[in-house]
Amino acid sequence: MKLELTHHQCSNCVMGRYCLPLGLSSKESELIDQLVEKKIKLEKGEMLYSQGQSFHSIFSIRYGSVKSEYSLPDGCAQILNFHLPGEIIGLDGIGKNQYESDCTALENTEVCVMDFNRFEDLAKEIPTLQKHLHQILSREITQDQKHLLTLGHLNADQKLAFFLTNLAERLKEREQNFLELHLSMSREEIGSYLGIKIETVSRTLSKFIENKCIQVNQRHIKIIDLKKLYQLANKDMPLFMH
Amino acid sequence: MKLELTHHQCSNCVMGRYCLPLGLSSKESELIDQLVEKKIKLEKGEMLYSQGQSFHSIFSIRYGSVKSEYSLPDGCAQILNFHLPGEIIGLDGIGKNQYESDCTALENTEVCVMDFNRFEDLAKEIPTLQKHLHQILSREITQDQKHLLTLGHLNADQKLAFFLTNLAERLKEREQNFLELHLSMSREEIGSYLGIKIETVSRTLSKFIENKCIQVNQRHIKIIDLKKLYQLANKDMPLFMH
DNA sequence: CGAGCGTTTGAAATCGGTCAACAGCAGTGG
DNA sequence: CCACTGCTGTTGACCGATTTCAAACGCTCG
Repeated sequence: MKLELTHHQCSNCVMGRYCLPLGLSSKESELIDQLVEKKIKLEKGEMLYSQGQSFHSIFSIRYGSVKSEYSLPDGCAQILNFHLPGEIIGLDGIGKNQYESDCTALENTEVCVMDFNRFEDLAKEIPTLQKHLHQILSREITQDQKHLLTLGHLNADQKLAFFLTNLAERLKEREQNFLELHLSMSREEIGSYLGIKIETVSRTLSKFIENKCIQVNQRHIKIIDLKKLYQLANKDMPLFMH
Repeated sequence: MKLELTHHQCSNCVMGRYCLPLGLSSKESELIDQLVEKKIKLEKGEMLYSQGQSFHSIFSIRYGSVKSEYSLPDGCAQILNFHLPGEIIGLDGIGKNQYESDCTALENTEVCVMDFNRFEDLAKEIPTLQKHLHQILSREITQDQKHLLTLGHLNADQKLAFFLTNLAERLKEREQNFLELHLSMSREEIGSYLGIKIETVSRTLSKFIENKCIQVNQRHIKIIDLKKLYQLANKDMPLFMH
């Protein structure tokens, strides 16, 4: 874990448009530039924070990816989400002033560190930022709600289709090639996220290959038939994915 | 759905200590009393809001209980949560300015209606309220995260034990008898919440009765062996439950 | 009292889990 | 360059928990 003090400017950051609100005045932009006082570089497998640790900061991902995970005392663990660049993490720490999940890098990753008290203070001054924070928190809730339906009511095929289409959508939002997925997580981790076993992940992917939905080469997945994946997941394909 | 305009005072409300922050100055209390401009009475089965409806308000429950539910176009639906008096609902509407779930009364229920824009404005002025809002949002996230682990990694016994202990904890927080549960939801709804079928709910409850964990009389459940339920759910019993 | 709903119970079917063997690839060291 | 090891992922065969299907029970209410 490499710490780096910065005079980083969010107003000039390429990721800024994902993690911060648009339409700030130049004065507001200046204030926001004080938000990130340091950045952290993580190697694959390194933890950013863990359950029970006291909460001070939220983070935004600059590059790389992380998983967040919730565990019971007996070791049973559920992967809650995989996070991509631009996404804000650590929000579950606000409620009780301590993180309620573990967060681990899936590859070499860099995150911006934002002191949450300072964030709250700024939010009082900048209505756009306040609104933005509330939206981020609320969207985290709706994300989790969709995930709940996936775990509670879908079968293995539908779960995998949900996972793949969800990832594709998030890449599309980032204007990346959303039909070529380069997974940073293992089959084990996909399984934990979806509440199925690694063997089932593997078998289901093989089935998708047979059905000509995808091509798989290790952790590289090429989506051949996006429409069929959406049908499998019982989801309407969003307009922006056409 | 009966609407009622009110000059209701949160500062005098018995539920206030659950849905609002403590330690407000008298001036702040006055401001907060303007938050609730109306209340809504719902009969069993009536909807408070539904997926796609445009978002203006969040609600706090005065008495009764509701379920929130997320559905796919094909009708497949997951119950996300059951909400008790004092809890704030409608937060998933903030993210996209429209509710992302359906909310339905499980019994005769009354809710306070709070305009969210006004709430945000007040939050700018009253730091305690701002902090409180963030905590409510964050706790909703951690709630969902625990639910995710339940759906993804626990078996039917553990799921039911999670449900029962969770309910008991929330009654305890409200200083109610937490060993006598009077369920307002059907077996069907419990099953949807836990991602299992109604028959499995029934069978598992019967198993608990045999093991002398609980006594069941229709929708009344008496907890006999709380400790065993916690063991089943792999949870440590919180100190305040002893 | 009978209709209708919600719930319980039993038997059979099924999906995904478990166990086990093996394949593929990367890294190590002779 | 080729064993050797270790890790990840794939595939097969079998097993078991939960679902599905079916029947019966027991409230509630007109």
